[in-house]
Amino acid sequence: MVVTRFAPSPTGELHVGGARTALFSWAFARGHGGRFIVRFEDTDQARSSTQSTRNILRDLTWLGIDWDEGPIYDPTGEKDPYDPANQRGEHGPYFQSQRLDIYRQYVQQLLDRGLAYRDGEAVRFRMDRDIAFEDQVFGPISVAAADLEDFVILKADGFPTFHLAVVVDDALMKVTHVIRGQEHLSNTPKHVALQDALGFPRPVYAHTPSIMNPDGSKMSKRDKARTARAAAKDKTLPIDAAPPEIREEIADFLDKKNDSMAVTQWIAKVLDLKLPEIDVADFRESGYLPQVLCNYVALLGWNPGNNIEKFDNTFLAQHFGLERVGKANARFDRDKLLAFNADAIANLPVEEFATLWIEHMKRRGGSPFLAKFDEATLRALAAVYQPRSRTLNDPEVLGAFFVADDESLAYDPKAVQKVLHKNEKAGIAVLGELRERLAGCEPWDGPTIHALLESFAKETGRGMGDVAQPLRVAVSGSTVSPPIQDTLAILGRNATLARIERCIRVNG
RNA sequence: GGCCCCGUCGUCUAGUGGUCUAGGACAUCGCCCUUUCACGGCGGUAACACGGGUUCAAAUCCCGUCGGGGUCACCA
Repeated sequence: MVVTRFAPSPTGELHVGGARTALFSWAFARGHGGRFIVRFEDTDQARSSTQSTRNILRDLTWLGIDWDEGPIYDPTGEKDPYDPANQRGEHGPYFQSQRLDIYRQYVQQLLDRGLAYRDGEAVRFRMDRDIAFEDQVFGPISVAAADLEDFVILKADGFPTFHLAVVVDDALMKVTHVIRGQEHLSNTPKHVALQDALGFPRPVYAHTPSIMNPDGSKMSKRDKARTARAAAKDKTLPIDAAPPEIREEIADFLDKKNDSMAVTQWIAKVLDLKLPEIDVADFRESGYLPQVLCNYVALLGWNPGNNIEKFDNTFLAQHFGLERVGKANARFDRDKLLAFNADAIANLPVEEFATLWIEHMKRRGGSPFLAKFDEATLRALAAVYQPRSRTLNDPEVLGAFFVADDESLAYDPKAVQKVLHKNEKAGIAVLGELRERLAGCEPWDGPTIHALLESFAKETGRGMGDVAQPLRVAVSGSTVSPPIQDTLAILGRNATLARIERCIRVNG
């Protein structure tokens, strides 16, 4: 029976790299009819937090990754994941901080057999042999004893180090395949040595290459701080207006002395800065679909062959194999992710896209769209913006003019010049002629408006462009909008007429 | 720096000695469609890091160089 696990340390948000590791581990277990475990390596007392634990569980769930053993995710946030009652599985508890007694037994055993020794309050394991093992991705790996040092397995605070805990837990939880990031490749000899000393079977190891930024640097949470710092460089920040609790950190932050997330977010907010997406939560906020993130991230270092690129988690589970995992690091290409997201959005049933969009706005804490339009209008907007959206944030951005105030809409000077003023203000003339007709248009819906516009164009010897463009500028302020009849239908008769009046008044 | 690992279009990759005049996707460029935008359709540009071998034959095997990454913590 195949058993895999994802074992994050709860010290922050779930990173895309971690998401990929989790996804591969999950897919491998599911594809082999095995079990998948989520376990938390919280042996770093200072940095671990319950909030981080909850967020990681939330993000795994959002991605569509489910687990057979581990803490149960509670969306309400009321249940304490550390409570054994809120954990599922026969090999728990699933927090290393709750397994201290177990680790101590093994440390004692190693001590008794002379394979480890005390070093102050800590305990070190003796590394005195050459180590060789087979990695499913990288092939045979061997390290000479001379290149290995005795390492700490029990810290002075009584907690085991990651090395000891990971080996003991994987053995006790009957893990057969360890799929993890490449950064652990050079730790593996230590783990193998420990397994041999303790008489544990060696799991199959598979290390995945890293995910890098487009410039080749490592993709890390620090990139957000770096971006904020760079943007703040030659700007004056309203430090006095910053929340009191972060005010003192700001100077140090700008001085590269800390990478405070709170300061980073504050700078992004006051500078209206877009931070790079690094964590799974960032991608959710930016309006990416979970299945697309999974799809894209799986493609970084793995592919099913045969030129298939678009697939869901079910397909991944059926086809994923360690043989096809690449060895080279991959750069994260947001353009391709965006293209995949746009494609997935375009292929969604309209109602589903509408629902996703509305929920997305609600989750992000509201939107002028939610305040201004009723459900039916929101759904009409969704239908119109679905083919134009690459993310769930796009409708609000592209359709910002819909929620503008009728009396303060801004006009793009170039659009006014080109569409309204050219040819002795032909565009303004069109608006004037159309005003009456539109006022009498009945009913006020897309097809009727379209028919009206078409016959108007024909009667007056104009092309559709001659009539649609002036209207577009009048109601949106620019030359870009969804098809004009849809735009007007959604906007409503009153707003349409008001905007036409004002446009003639202001630009005529 | 020591040790380990990696190196095909700008990016992700297919490719496991001959089927490679190197395929796909994203990006990019051009054309078409068109009431704008987006979509869509068609077409183009673009890669085997470099240098030596091995072989009848190398992107595919070997060596070296260069470039990149990881790791050297009582963090994971």
